Amino acid sequence: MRIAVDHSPAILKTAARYFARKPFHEVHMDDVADACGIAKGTIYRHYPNKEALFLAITLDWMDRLAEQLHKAARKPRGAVERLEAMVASVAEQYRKQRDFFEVMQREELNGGRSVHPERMHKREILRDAFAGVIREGQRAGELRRFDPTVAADLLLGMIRSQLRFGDPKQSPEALASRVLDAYLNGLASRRRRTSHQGDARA
Amino acid sequence: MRIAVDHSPAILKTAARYFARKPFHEVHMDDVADACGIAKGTIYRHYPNKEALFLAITLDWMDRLAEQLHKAARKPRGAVERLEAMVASVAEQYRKQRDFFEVMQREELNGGRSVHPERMHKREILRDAFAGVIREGQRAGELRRFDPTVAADLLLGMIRSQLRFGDPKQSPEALASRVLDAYLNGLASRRRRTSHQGDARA
Amino acid sequence: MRIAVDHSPAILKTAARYFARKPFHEVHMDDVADACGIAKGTIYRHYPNKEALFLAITLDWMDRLAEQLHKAARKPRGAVERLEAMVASVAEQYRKQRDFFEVMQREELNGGRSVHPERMHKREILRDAFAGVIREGQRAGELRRFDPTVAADLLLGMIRSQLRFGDPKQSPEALASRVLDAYLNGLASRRRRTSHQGDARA
Amino acid sequence: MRIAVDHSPAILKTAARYFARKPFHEVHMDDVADACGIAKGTIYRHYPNKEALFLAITLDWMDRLAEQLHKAARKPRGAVERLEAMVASVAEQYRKQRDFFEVMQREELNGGRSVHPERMHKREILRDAFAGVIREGQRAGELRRFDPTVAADLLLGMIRSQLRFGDPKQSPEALASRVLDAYLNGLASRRRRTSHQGDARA
DNA sequence: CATGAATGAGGATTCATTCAT
DNA sequence: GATGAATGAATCCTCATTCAT
Repeated sequence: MRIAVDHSPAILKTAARYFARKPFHEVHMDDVADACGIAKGTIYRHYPNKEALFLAITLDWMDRLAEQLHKAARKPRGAVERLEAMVASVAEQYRKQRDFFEVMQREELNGGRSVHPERMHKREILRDAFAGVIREGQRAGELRRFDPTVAADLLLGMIRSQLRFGDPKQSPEALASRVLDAYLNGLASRRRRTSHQGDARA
Repeated sequence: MRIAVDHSPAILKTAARYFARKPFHEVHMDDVADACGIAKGTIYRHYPNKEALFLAITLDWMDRLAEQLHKAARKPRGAVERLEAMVASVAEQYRKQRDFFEVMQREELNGGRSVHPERMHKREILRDAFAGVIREGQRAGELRRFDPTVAADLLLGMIRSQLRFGDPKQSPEALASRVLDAYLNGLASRRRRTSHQGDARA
Repeated sequence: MRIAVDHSPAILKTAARYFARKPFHEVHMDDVADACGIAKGTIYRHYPNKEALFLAITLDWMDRLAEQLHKAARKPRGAVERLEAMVASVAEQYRKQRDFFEVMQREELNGGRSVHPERMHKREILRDAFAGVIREGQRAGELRRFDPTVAADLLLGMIRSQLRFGDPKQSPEALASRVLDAYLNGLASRRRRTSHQGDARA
Repeated sequence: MRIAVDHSPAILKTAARYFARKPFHEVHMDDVADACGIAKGTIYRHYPNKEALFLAITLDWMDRLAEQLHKAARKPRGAVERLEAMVASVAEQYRKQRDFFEVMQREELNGGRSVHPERMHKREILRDAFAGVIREGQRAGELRRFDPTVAADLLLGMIRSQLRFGDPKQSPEALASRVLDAYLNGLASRRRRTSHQGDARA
């Protein structure tokens, strides 16, 4: 019996590199195997098929992101500081694991068909991490009343837009600062707050 | 004599339905042709290949969205009102042309590789439509100073997050109202505006 | 549109030649396609997969045999003559379509698992063709009382054993004559008929 | 010190169960190994490859059958009694070792290509066991003149047909009785013996 | 001797695209 | 222009076999 080397992480990383650069159907298992320096069959010992491999990249990334996020959410005191740390954490994770992020973004596999339940679940965990902090901020009076889940989704949407379309050279901290500025203070000028403010439901 | 019918719109619509529901590589030209009631070869008379068909769906939607958007941007007076009309317009377009929107979201084909130039260009047009109004709002003093392009991206990110993850039953107007509330007023409580405000660059 | 040539018979014939000479898993669709002078994909337009192709060979042969059999059963007057014609017919069909017979014999695909229903049904048709004539022979007093279905199975068993293990050079008629001699007259010597005779149930 | 266990019989038995239920190419060495509770490599220590394993099942069964057969052929006095004992023996063996029988029936591996020599030889041994008794019966006047080899083949054909298609609930003795009734006495009515009788050659 | 992780040749099947009618 | 039968390159996945431990 040969020594069991856990190839999973290497496979995941290599596959992420490929899936991040090409559409699903243009990524070949052969290529991934070659790039990993293992035989094709070995991939199949870890992931039953190409789709599962693709999915695993996503889920793996989400797991790691969730971990980072919880870590970031623990340190600072105020909700605002914690949100800022979390956003920076996401941005940093993105920089470090860009391939994984790209793959996760793609959502190629759940084209419209009701999203993969595990992915869905993990996304909810991420969102809830933000929503939890937002809720605390509201209790502490730092944040105004607004549905925390919606608020979390909005923040994630902002983050995503900056990761994808924002200046790729800005630091995670700068990105976090900029996003939170807009998120917290809004873009209306101070003297002209819209009448919307009252609409929000906690 | 057979009357020449322009199948293009029908093909686009049918194909959108398929691409919206399945990943690119699971959509078969046969299916689309059958669903269109035409022969496979006829599709190839309109689109040189599957990828072009996919892309055409995207571009078509973006064109129509841009048109809607400009219409929406024209009517109201103030920048805020115009933004609200534009967001509602996007949401409505999304409801009415959900398949197209789903396809456009996917970005399956430009997995990382330098995004298709025309798509890129059209997305910029959309963003610039928002950025233009934002810039005007800033000039008029309705909106505070903040890079308009970034601001537009952030707004698009918020819209996207609500379209994908928000309450699917809320009306376009409700969605617009809620998004703009957060976008304009921010989520910090009034008494506790963060120090970020000063960071923004116009 | 190209002219539709029905490739089915050619595919069946070629495939039979291959399946008759090699075990299922050693027959390659490529080989069959090449030998047919058509592309691999064309086979799949006619048969959804290799197993279906294999099965089709069997069913096709059984159909043709049943047809021959009914023809043979029609001409002669007496049951014995008809049986003889039928056996000769089977033997002749075997000679002419040996490949098909070999494939049918193999039963490779229904290894133990409850036999394919259509095959089962067709085999019953063949058996019943014999059983019907046997029953008539019993009514006419030519044949003694014995369960006709069992009697038919026994006759088919004899035929099979001769086709597989008998002298390959003997004519269909000789084979039929020899088999029927044993089948009708039995192998006991005349003076020593066993006590079994009484056991048979019509 | 590990006690060396001879896995051969267990492997053979387990493999037989699999090969009896699925076609050759659907039986996986993994399955057999797992079901045996041993590692795949261990099977290869006993049988050089899958084909050899398959063949071994066949040969093993034939050996055991031949042994039974010779035992059965020894006890009774008359040829007819001995034949009956032998047929019952085959039927019993079939009931007890159905898996092996099924495998042996299949002949999957010698699809047309000149049959495996050892198998061929063993089948001849079986046939000759019957042929020998038949020859004695002819000498003793119990059986009429008829090529003993052909006669043996015919009897085996009848047995096979009953094992495969006959009533699965009838006892080995009942099967033997029924088959031999037909085999010895023939199915023609007594008054109407066909002219075939004269055709047979010893 | 046993093990079972790793291998990778091998083959079934798919499906975008073509083109003769 | 429209058709859809035919194509065959392209790829996923399998699984018998090996061999380091």
